[in-house]
Amino acid sequence: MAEEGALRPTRNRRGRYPHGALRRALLEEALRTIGADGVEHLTLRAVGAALGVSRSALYRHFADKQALLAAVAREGFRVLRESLVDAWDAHGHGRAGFEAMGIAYVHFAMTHPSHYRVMFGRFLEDVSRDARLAEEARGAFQVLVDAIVEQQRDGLVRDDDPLMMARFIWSLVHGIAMLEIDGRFTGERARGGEVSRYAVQRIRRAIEKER
Amino acid sequence: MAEEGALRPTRNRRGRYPHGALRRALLEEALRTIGADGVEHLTLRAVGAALGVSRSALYRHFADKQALLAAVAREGFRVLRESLVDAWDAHGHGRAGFEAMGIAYVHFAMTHPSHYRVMFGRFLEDVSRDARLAEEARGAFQVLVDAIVEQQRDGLVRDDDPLMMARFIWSLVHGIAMLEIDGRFTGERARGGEVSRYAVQRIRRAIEKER
DNA sequence: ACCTGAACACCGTTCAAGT
DNA sequence: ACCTGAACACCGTTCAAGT
Repeated sequence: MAEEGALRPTRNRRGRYPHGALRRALLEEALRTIGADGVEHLTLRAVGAALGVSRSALYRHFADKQALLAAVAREGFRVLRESLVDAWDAHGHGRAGFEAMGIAYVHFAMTHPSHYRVMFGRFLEDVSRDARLAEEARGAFQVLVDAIVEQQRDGLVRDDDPLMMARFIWSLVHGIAMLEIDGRFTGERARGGEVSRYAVQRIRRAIEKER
Repeated sequence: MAEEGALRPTRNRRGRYPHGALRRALLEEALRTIGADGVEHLTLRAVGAALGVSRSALYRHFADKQALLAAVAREGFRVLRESLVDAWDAHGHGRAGFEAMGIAYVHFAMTHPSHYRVMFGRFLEDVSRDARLAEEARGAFQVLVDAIVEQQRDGLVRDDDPLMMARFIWSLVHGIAMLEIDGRFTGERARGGEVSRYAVQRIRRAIEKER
């Protein structure tokens, strides 16, 4: 059920995890629990127990529960950014690339709901506490801004403030993603995938340069 | 700091709240705490203490903490629905009314962040547990669908599936609302109000009937 | 009918102690 | 260096008892 398949590291004969392996194992067990029970039910005790480790062993690798969640979110923003860049590049930039980015964003949320909820679900008290997390989040947003600027340069989209346009697009894909993974789209044709495909068509018209 | 100003009911001379008054007071104190400290820090003990009441007095009026939060959310959806209908009517329906609805949606979230977070923040384990809550949520969404159908009838917007179009618009305003109240829009011109005004302009073009 | 106060089964976090 | 186990200060919820 883990979102990323990974081998669980085994303990060595002294009953210890090799250097850094427990940290990785804690992260993956947290992700697994979040996926199964929700972030709100994540307990450090259960994470420790699942790995056969004391409940305070975690504090060797993370300052506290917030730091564990911040690590989950940071990893999420990194994977999201890579997904966006991949979609943009794989479709040769331009209009097709931009539309693929929109689809990829919602697809990331649907395939990594545990990551996505921690990234945006207000479980992190203070995002700015972890500088590297803030940097990863900024980086993912920048991919969107850069794609808009490039399209403006090529005359494909309107010459509005690229930051404003990026916030507009981000709001849309974020809204679809959140409503989808929270099961808010009901009915037969309610899948977030369909909504995002419809949205991409409409957005094309909303931002294209008028001639 | 309460979102809705209201007089706190006083206890009578037997040290009791009059019928129903404690329920109302609990709701308002919960809202106040959520606004000040966030939903994640809401504790029933603190709510009781603030009202000078035992921590288990609450269980006379709410089945549990979830039921208290569900009541907050239900009230939120009711006020949201009223705000949308008011905006739609006050601007004479049509395009102006629809745009006013979009602005009103984001404005509701910005002026009632505590309500909004409980409504959409995943603190309610199971929305369908409270039938009246599900009904209020459905009612608010229906206002949007009805407005789209009316505009289609008048030839103002495209003849796409109105449910799909409603989900598209809802995702956008929900995304703006969430990112805004979570402080995710940074920078000088970052206010959710500005993003929603920009969005309304772009959406007009996205959904208008092509001639 | 409404509220109290003690009790229960949980939390995250700390810290002296072990290897 | 890494982990344990007891302890601390919190939670939500239950329930017998009071008025």
